[in-house]
Amino acid sequence: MAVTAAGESRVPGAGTPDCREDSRPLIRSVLERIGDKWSVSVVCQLGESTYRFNELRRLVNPITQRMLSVTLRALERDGLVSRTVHPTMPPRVDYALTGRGLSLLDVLRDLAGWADAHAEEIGSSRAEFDAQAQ
Amino acid sequence: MAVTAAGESRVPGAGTPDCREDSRPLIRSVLERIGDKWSVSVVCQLGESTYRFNELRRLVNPITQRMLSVTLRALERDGLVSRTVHPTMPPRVDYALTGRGLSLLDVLRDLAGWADAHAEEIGSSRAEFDAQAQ
DNA sequence: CGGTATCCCACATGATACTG
DNA sequence: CAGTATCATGTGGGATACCG
Repeated sequence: MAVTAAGESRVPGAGTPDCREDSRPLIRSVLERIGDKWSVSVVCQLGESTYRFNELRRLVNPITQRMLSVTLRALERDGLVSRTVHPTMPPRVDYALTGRGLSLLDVLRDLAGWADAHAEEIGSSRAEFDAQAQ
Repeated sequence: MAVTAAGESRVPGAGTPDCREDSRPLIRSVLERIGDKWSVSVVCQLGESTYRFNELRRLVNPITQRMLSVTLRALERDGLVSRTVHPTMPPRVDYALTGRGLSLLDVLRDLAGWADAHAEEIGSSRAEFDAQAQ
């Protein structure tokens, strides 16, 4: 659904976000969430399936217990990931993407698309720049 | 143009980036470029027009001379921004987005779109989460 | 199993001063 | 004007140990 929530808080006449002063804080706020070292990997992994804490820990690169905990909590706080505790013994905790988390996955796919399309030329630019500067 | 450069380096059958293990480093590499404190603001501002160094400095929030210099150099290294020196006295240096920089602007607009669509509900989620945890 | 608490360091950014 | 050099600092994240 493409329903715009709370449209009245926007500038009248503003349709698509335009990257002018108005949108920059918004963009920054996304990047402050997913721009850290582990959020992307965790969200992408949860895009595959629901996982328990230590399953995730094994699947996501060499993430430390602490950073997985911190990252999951931040994502849960923003409603991107749900945390379900099964009060069994031993405890079982399942993490999954919410609908909002799934919508973020689409954005990440766009980022991946841009990166994929430009990775090689960016590599060339860097090599040339570094050679120039020596 | 949607031409895929160097398609042979990709996994056969891989069409759209999928956020599985393959794409995560790519996404991370974009975020390492634009996930810093100032790149988004600088790129967005250059989306408006070409600017001289001190024009940019005045237009981009309270960025320091040093960070503008560092940010511009990183963007130039990746071929996202062009730097043109006019050997006059006093010197004049113009910064502009390249075509590649403009294509990045599209991605940023998508990010802004997602953020705009979810900012309010994310705010609610955070408030609820923080209240719960106290 | 699923975490939290502590300590520590590298690095990103800021402040300030200086230069061609 | 358009930077660079130097120093100071806050914080993200790793290592390690402990807990219910």
